[in-house]
Amino acid sequence: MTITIKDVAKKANVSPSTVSRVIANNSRITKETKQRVRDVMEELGYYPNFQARNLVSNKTNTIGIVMANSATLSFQNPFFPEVLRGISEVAHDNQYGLYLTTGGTEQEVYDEVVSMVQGKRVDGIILLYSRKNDATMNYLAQSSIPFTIVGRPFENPDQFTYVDNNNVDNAREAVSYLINLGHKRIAFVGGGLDYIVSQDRLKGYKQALADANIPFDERYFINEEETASLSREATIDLMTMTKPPTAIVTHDDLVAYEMIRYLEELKMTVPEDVSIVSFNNHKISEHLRPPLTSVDISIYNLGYEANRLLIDKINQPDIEKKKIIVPSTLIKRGSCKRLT
Amino acid sequence: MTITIKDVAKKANVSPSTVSRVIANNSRITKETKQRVRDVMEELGYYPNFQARNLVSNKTNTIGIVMANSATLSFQNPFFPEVLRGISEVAHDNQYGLYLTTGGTEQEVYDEVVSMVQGKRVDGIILLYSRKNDATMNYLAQSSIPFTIVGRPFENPDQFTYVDNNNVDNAREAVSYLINLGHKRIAFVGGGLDYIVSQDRLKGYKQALADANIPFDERYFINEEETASLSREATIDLMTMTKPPTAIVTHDDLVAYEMIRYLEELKMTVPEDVSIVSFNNHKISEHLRPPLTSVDISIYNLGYEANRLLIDKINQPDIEKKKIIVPSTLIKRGSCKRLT
DNA sequence: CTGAAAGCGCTTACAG
DNA sequence: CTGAAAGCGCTTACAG
Repeated sequence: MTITIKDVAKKANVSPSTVSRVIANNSRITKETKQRVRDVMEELGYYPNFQARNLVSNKTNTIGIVMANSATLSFQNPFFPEVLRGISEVAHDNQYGLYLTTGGTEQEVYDEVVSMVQGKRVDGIILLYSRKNDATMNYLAQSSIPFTIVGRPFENPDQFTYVDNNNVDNAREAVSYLINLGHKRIAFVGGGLDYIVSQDRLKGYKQALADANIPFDERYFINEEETASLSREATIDLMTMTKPPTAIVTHDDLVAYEMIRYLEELKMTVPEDVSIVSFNNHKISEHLRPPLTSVDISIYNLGYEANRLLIDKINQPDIEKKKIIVPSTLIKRGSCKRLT
Repeated sequence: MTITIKDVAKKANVSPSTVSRVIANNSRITKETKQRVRDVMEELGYYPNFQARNLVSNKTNTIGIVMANSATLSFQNPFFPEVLRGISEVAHDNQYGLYLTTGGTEQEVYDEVVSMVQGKRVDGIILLYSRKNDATMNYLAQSSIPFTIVGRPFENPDQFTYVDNNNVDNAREAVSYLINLGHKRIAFVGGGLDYIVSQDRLKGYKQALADANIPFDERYFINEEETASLSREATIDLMTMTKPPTAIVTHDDLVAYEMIRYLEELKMTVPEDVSIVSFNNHKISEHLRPPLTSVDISIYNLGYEANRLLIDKINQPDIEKKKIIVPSTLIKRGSCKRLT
């Protein structure tokens, strides 16, 4: 019932090998034969069976995409669709398909990755996060499958291929911007410190403070998890200190807006009472009130470059390790005020 | 180098058939043999090759997800990650993987779908949209692959398995709500009319008007495409009419906020000058200003149920066609005002 | 309870 | 330029 290469071969009076070569557009087949075989393929409605082809060629034309913990948080993280958009673009241009992990816990994701690698479901993997002591990443590192990381690896960065922003500089610039506006008490709301991106930004934050001879005060530092949701309590605790911050740096625009809401409960307005700088520059942030000052980290490009690097690596297994730093821009809008 | 079933068989002193049966946990194999084989599998680090297994069993344990036109718009549509989250949950519970289309145009998506179906890359498909005269849907309908649709099909709904909201009622309720607040000139900003969801909502809009004996005025109807972005011009044209609307219904929260911004340029405030009701109830909408009155259509559940139906269909090919209507709720917040 | 054999639908050296 | 044969790593009737 399914049309196979044999059916085509018989009808076109050639051998299955020849049909296979026509599919591969092998140059040793005459134009005439090719045409005849193609006509028959069309006529019978032949489509190659990928499973069979994959099995013998040991190739799948599929990229595996690994999220930190998919089912629960990653899908809610606005980073995800945009990075996927970049990945998808390159995948499509290169005739690759996309395969997603669905695991909800770290262990589940790990098991899925091992099984998709060993089970030959994918030709390469994009790890959408970088975290310290991550079992999945360690597994990939010691396997022979091509993979790229979105984010700087925790250790030995030159032994990995990855894309990243310069997160240290980004945070430093954002904080310096606030300092130049006259702010000295600047709170920092970062993602979980397991993630390298959070560590880097914290470092940049500290650098900017040091540059201006402002001592680091731990009480101004809030460490949020990956969810795009901030605890109301944390905000209130922060702002009801004896010396509350006059400015805040957050790790995502949506978190920033949520915070702005909590500030409102405390009768504080942005930017009049508190200034805010954020990261990710969501499409909608320019339209909202206040329009957010935000660091655009080119999420789309992170995905795009990650997949380009990956496909290069799949095509040329011996290519050297490489990193790409995607540029970021601090977009200044109306959520920051100069202190007088 | 790759460990196959044969290597395990040899080392465990059994035949490959037996190893295969152990993997399938066939009840005819003794406990002792199973244990011995499993020990060897563990020892050698054996993993089943999915391509080989899929080829013979004609099963992939993979669900194909088809977006309207992936690369460009769908990823920017906030609907996407949330519906994917629901799909992913069920996929994971049932040990299915997720395979995404990446095509940018209708034709590309169509070709991808045909190739993934004929090429046996997936066991079933979820169509994330319903559109009239859609070639992809027509192809699926005449193929024998199980598929479900998120959205009511254009024709012969009882010949399809799908999930949907009651979009007619949703729009009717939203509009009636505004009418009850005293609004008579109510604009309707819907998605492209190719999409059934847009048609249904337009119908509900008209019903609500008719219920209140308000004539339908075409000039209050704006037809936007799938992008989560509204043209500034359309808004301005609408609001500079001699008799501009006093209330607006939009098809997505982000579009609503963008509109609110354009209204501001015209010195109009929500809800003081214009009331707005929207759809989708984004997580952030309750935190923004104004907090949006929005119809929560349970996007997660749409994805969840779509995949449940699909997997049922895969497991029982002869199961009857089915539809599931996911309930919606109008969440009343601060973006609407009673007219006095 | 287990094994030998055939076969899933392809690709690719090896011959000619 | 094309074909016959072997093989990719599995599963599953068929025997025993």
